[in-house]
Amino acid sequence: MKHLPHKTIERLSQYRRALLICLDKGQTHIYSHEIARIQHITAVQVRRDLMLIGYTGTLRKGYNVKELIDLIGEIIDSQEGINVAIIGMGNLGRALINYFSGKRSHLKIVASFDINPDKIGNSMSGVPCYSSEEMDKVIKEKDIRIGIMTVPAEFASQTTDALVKAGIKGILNYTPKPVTVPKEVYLEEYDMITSLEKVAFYVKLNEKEEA
Amino acid sequence: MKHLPHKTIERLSQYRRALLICLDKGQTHIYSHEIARIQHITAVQVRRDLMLIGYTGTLRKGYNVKELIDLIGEIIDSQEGINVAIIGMGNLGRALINYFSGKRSHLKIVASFDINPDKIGNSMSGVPCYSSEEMDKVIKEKDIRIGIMTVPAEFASQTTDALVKAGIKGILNYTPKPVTVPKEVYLEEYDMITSLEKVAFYVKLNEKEEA
DNA sequence: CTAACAATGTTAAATAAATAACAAAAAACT
DNA sequence: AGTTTTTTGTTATTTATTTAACATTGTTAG
Ligand SMILES: NC(=O)c1ccc[n+]([C@@H]2O[C@H](COP(=O)([O-])OP(=O)(O)OC[C@H]3O[C@@H](n4cnc5c(N)ncnc54)[C@H](O)[C@@H]3O)[C@@H](O)[C@H]2O)c1
Ligand SMILES: NC(=O)c1ccc[n+]([C@@H]2O[C@H](COP(=O)([O-])OP(=O)(O)OC[C@H]3O[C@@H](n4cnc5c(N)ncnc54)[C@H](O)[C@@H]3O)[C@@H](O)[C@H]2O)c1
Repeated sequence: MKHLPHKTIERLSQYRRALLICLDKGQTHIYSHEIARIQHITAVQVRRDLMLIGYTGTLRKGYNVKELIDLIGEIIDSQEGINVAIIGMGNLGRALINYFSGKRSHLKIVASFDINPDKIGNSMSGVPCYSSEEMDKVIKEKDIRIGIMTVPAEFASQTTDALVKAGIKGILNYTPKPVTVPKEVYLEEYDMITSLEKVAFYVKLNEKEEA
Repeated sequence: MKHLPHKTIERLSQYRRALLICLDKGQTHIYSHEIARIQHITAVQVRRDLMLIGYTGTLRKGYNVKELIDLIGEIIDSQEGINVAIIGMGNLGRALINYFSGKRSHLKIVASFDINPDKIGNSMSGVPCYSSEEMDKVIKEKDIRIGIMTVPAEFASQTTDALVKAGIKGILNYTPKPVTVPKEVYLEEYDMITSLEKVAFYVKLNEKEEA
């Protein structure tokens, strides 16, 4: 398989999420236009994405839900699963752990880290909280390859450095402070304010156009 | 000014965030390559974005931080400011309110909604929590134009419908359930699992390439 | 004073992504 | 049996976005 577009990767993850719901409902097959409607995109886009990953459906029956879920899994997940840690057990860290805990996934949150003694030693949704000082050791011992950063912004850089030093392979940065990583580490950053301001811009634009 | 690309809007928001930090540090001017380094992009991209919004810097001195912040504000914000509400005061809703409260912004979170009687009537970071039943009334009274949805996924659709009915103009959906809105309402959806699975995919890809 | 430099601003080219167009084939209808 | 319909799969086209090329112009150094 050749290079998959970034956008296709994101959509595959979303398709799978929708497909899992269909599977739960007992649906065995699904048409491209049904997937498309759920995701607010076109059926052509769905078929093109599936073509790119080499999955072929049945004419007039659509795609086999179970098979497609498994294939997306083969592409996105690694067989053995990937271990994940959350750094910073504040409001956001707790929200994420809580959200993730219900999900069946090859990605497992296996540890969290904090500097607050009140949090260290406790567990939340089965995820133990360690002291940040143990980060290097725990990351190596538990073979943690992805870190989700939810520390205060002023600690973002030093936490990043510590994660990189411990051998982490990917970082998902939720602090509003952009950080820098060596090129062998994959970095994804997200900030709510960007999303919210984008919504505000288009709301304003819509209002103008109506006027 | 003609149509700004979606990606440019996102970057403008990010530039401003970085510029506000520079302003606090007392920095009066900044070069395109400095902005670029902070955001992990190229200086050309920065200059191109600024060209699109018609801002012109000073040769060899760079861009005036204050002026640029103000100009981005004129483009992204509306003069009067836009009122925002959060629906669902759980872990995530609290994290977002808390995060947002410190920020100076033309976007103001002025209300939150919940169905849990324990939460209704309380305030958090100065944001009062109302009963969901009052949503229609409060949204109209307070001229709330954007809603951030952090309710459990199973309530996503009905909450969306209620927001639309109340006349909301934009929705930021943090539930993992994709929702549908009429075309005059701007919708942005975000799910952490998509980001995390994307990170996982590229981590796996990097590992393969190294091997 | 002039040449080299370091920055911006703009146009052009390349790349990435989405959309459209259409071919193929199984199923359903007549 | 043949025709229409419906849905997939693929190639071609268009649109969006990024990157590159280069022209411009104050500033500094010789
Ligand atoms: N991306 C978004 O949409 C978004 C939304 C909300 C908050 N945030 C950001 O996420 C971060 C966390 O937000 P929050 O509301 O959870 O804050 P919080 O203050 O509730 O939590 C921060 C936690 O990090 C811990 N901590 C501090 N320094 C640490 C260190 N060096 N190592 C490990 N842990 C450390 C603290 O003890 C605390 O438990 C902030 O940077 C905030 O700006 C981002
Ligand atoms: N996008 C992401 O990255 C992300 C991360 C974490 C959680 N989530 C999602 O965000 C949502 C909230 O997560 P959480 O951890 O805060 O959950 P939570 O259970 O802590 O909070 C949900 C809140 O919504 C309230 N609520 C329930 N029904 C309501 C209704 N009809 N109207 C108004 N309020 C209502 C509940 O009383 C509760 O306070 C969930 O859908 C979760 O899956 C998304």
